[in-house]
Amino acid sequence: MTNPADSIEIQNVVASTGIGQELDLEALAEDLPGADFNPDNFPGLVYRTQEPKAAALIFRSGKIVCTGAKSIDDVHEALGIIFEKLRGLQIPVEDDPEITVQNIVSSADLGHNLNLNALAIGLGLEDVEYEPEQFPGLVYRMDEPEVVILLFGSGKIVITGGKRTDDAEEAVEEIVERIEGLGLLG
Amino acid sequence: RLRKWQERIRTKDAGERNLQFALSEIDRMASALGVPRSVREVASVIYRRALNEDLIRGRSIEGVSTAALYAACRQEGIPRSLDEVADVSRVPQKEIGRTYRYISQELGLELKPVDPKQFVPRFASSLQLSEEVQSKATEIIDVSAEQGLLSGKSPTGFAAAAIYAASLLCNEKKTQREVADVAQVTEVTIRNRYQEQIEAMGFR
DNA sequence: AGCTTACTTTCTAAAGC
DNA sequence: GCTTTAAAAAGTAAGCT
Repeated sequence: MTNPADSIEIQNVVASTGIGQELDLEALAEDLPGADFNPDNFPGLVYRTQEPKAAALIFRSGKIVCTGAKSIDDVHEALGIIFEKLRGLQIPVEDDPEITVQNIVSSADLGHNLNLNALAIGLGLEDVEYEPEQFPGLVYRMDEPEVVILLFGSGKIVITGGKRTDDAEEAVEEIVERIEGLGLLG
Repeated sequence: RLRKWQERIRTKDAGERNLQFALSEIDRMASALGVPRSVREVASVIYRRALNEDLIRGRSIEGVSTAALYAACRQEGIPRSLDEVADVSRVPQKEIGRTYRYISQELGLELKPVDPKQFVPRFASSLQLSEEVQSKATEIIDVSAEQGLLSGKSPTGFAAAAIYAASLLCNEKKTQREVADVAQVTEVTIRNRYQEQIEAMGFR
């Protein structure tokens, strides 16, 4: 009845870009309200946007990492806000900096409880990490699409490591097929 | 040429010294944990395999030694929890777990998830509980695991709750605190697992 | 006993130690 | 390998009332 693929929700998108201009982060930390810069801890300056909610790591080289956004559109919107803030500070920013999606984290629900012990053996101990003493999720590394899936006893799952929007859907279809093939899905 | 020769000797000596150190550490930790000599030998074999496969690079000798011992206990069916192993190691628990996962993967150990039942004899005897309590606890684990309650749960917490429940059922009551201490889990965990287990057993 | 906060796991880029 | 950022899953833990 309910298709697990329809339950997929993107939870986080990580992307990288660059403005093609070196930056003085000390000065930027002064001019950018709300910026966190602790060079002793980490070389990047942290800047958070409220709408859409995201966090950007801005480096001296001008390269930027954006994380925390709920969609690829939000990544572009958040980075657009940051580019405008920098331009407002008289910092030259390329016209349309290339934005590369590096990782998409999604969640989904298979709709049935899972016997993780049986699943660990069925999927193959060589491709699985399941150490409930350390973490309640079973870690499954899938080859195609190349993603990592965390499976929980509730049937809820997390798909991470993919770069394309389609990866999560393909991964859910593939894992459902494999679990059904083992006779381990409800 | 002479320098190269000396360096080889030095490297060889260092390698042997490191191996000796690793094996003596395995022995020391194994004694502290009270595991049989056979398990120490399995741990030594795992360590030597890791050494031959060049898995020590980028990791501490102590970390690999501890992870090898942890793996050996599991392989021999008398597991120690990561907490227990960390108590006798100078390597933090997090690193032991991470190193175990790595050597386990690289050496293809393919160890099955730890069975909570394997903790029952050791925990129960250190609480001086009878054979009757042990078999009751084992039964509780089997029944509740079969009903799907084990997925994602810590094997030590699961075993601890079953032992607590069995001690009540057999009129040899131990407090949650006493069981929690030997299993190194909190009373909250025992309480939570206990509630699910007695329901699965059809009690309450 | 509960509630809150926080840590465990997975992923990924960035610059530098 | 580490440092930082974000996010979900569920279990465990610690602190406070």
